[in-house]
Amino acid sequence: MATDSVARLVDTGHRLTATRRAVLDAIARSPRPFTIEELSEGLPDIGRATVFRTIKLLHELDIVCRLPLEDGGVRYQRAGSGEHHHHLICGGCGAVAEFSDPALDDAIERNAVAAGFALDAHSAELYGRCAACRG
Amino acid sequence: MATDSVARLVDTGHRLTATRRAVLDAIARSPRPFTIEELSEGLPDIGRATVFRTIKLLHELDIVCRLPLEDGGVRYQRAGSGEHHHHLICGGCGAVAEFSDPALDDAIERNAVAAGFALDAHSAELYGRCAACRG
DNA sequence: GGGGATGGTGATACTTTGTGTCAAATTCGC
DNA sequence: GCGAATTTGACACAAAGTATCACCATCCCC
Repeated sequence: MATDSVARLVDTGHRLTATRRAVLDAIARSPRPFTIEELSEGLPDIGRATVFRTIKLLHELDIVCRLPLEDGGVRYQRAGSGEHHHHLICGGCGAVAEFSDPALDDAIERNAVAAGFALDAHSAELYGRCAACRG
Repeated sequence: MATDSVARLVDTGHRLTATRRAVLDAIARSPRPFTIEELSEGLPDIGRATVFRTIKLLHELDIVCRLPLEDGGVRYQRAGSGEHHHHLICGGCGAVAEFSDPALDDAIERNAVAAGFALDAHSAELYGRCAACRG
């Protein structure tokens, strides 16, 4: 179940409850990005609102990441690392590859500065077809 | 009202109706990015569903662009040009600056290739504070 | 200019995704 | 084990958007 996720929860002053364990477990077992609805179906003893709250919390702690899809939908996924990264999302199979690239972040920062903005955050999502789906 | 928007509508085989004129007009008059709800309030004789449909159409035609906000909300804005671009969104006043940067697009393309993806589309949104809001 | 096929509209109901509330249950530090 | 504080589940609600369907407007052809 990812001991470091547990540690991160506790270290930030949150309680480690049976419910949260169950959610973390379900996430760890999920081979693909999931919707809240899917996750909730797999956890019939846990209230839907609680699943939403828990994912929101895990997202704030960078334990899961939010994937905005091309069609406007949203899926979630266990974060590979706690580090800043971006996503490549396959429109065929839904697979997600994470990457980070200082050159990309630099380009973003440079544009913000050029426009006189103080940058707080940014998002970058790439949509395409993975190698397997191009076959 | 932006004659080229009208032209783009007609050229793509859509009809120029009084309703669409009214929506285009309202958009042209809007000094800031707007929500569908706000737009709809300003057009009381037009059904809410129609406003959604119209904005969806205008978005497909690149006449308006969709702004995903940091908090998960969405606003829309008349597209400055029909060209590919990215957004800088001010969390203070809601102002939006558009920019395009081949270096950024290159970095994105390079990462897709490196991961074996054929890129279809991408999005990049920058969130921060504009010069005026930093005081 | 007068149909008529096609496409657009409005009303309404519904779906999806997510939040607010509150009493009951659980956790953690002692 | 006890009590304060947090978490939970159920439920109602909200926001954003879609489906349906009867009616209406537009455009094209004559």
